[in-house]
Amino acid sequence: MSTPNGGATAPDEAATDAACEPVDFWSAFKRAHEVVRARVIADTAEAAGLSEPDLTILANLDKAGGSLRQSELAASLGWDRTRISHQLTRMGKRGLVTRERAGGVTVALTDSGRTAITAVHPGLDTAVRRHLTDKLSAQEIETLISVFRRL
Amino acid sequence: MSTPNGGATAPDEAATDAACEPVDFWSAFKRAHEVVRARVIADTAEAAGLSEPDLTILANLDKAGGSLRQSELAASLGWDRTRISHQLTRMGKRGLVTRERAGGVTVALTDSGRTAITAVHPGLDTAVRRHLTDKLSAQEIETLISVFRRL
DNA sequence: CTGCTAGCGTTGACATCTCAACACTAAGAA
DNA sequence: TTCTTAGTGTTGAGATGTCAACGCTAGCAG
Repeated sequence: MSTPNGGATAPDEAATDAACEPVDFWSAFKRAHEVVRARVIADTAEAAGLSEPDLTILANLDKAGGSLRQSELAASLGWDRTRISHQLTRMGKRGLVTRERAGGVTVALTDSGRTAITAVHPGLDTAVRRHLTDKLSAQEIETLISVFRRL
Repeated sequence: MSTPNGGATAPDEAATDAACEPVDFWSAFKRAHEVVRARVIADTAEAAGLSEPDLTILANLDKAGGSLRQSELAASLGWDRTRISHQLTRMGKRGLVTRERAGGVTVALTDSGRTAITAVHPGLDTAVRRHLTDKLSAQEIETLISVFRRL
């Protein structure tokens, strides 16, 4: 073997092999993210007839009390101006949000939008627990938080 | 105004606070994935005039010796038939791959495609190290591998 | 008033991803 | 042979994301 794995004979089969190649570790990271994402979305947004970006925006508006400047919304999500504009246009056509000019542009939940996010919100927490945190030990969560913060 | 923020005004300071809410933990996961992804792609695919899906497909073909059945390629990536078909059509138009009917469809690297992936491959490993594994301790990597496998 | 600059948002073009519907091939049953 | 079924690919439409270019508004200098 070109990569020494320490003295152990072979206590942990494939795990160490996968760890040797950074690229494989990265692939595992991507895979894990994708799997959790698909399951959470299936249990929340899709179940309510919303897409993932719909849910993201509605949740942020709700957390902010129901309305935000478009630029603040974009900043809080780390989204591009163009991206938020297109997404809000689509959501406006479906009656989830309204936009009004007031210096900048203020985005607000409609009744329909508020109803949708209120219905989904508790399920979101449940879904994340079921598909992610319930499968991890407290110590693993601590480790991951530390890692995520560093990246 | 209508939303009580507890005592502190800072949104994300205390690790323990973020850990308490599964949804925040999930947000941190998504953010970490996105940050690493953007940096790795910027250092590899974009630097070579390729997109992320281009790179993914070229790397898999290269690892398999230069050609694969379209269905095997899709299976090894966990991609949809439709997705691989559209992507290969676009890549074919740019001269990166060819497709030939032989029972199923066999996808092969062109000279141009092989040149591209050969040029990028070493940089990919370096980029993943720089933006991910170099920032983690050996023990953290062990923990993450264990977690990723479980999900 | 005119012109400049900067911030903010929109638009159009294109790439990507997903879904539903269709086409082709191979294998087996009638 | 003919029909059926399963496996495999393609196509078109719609949703999403990114880039470049443009338009609008506000503030500020001339």
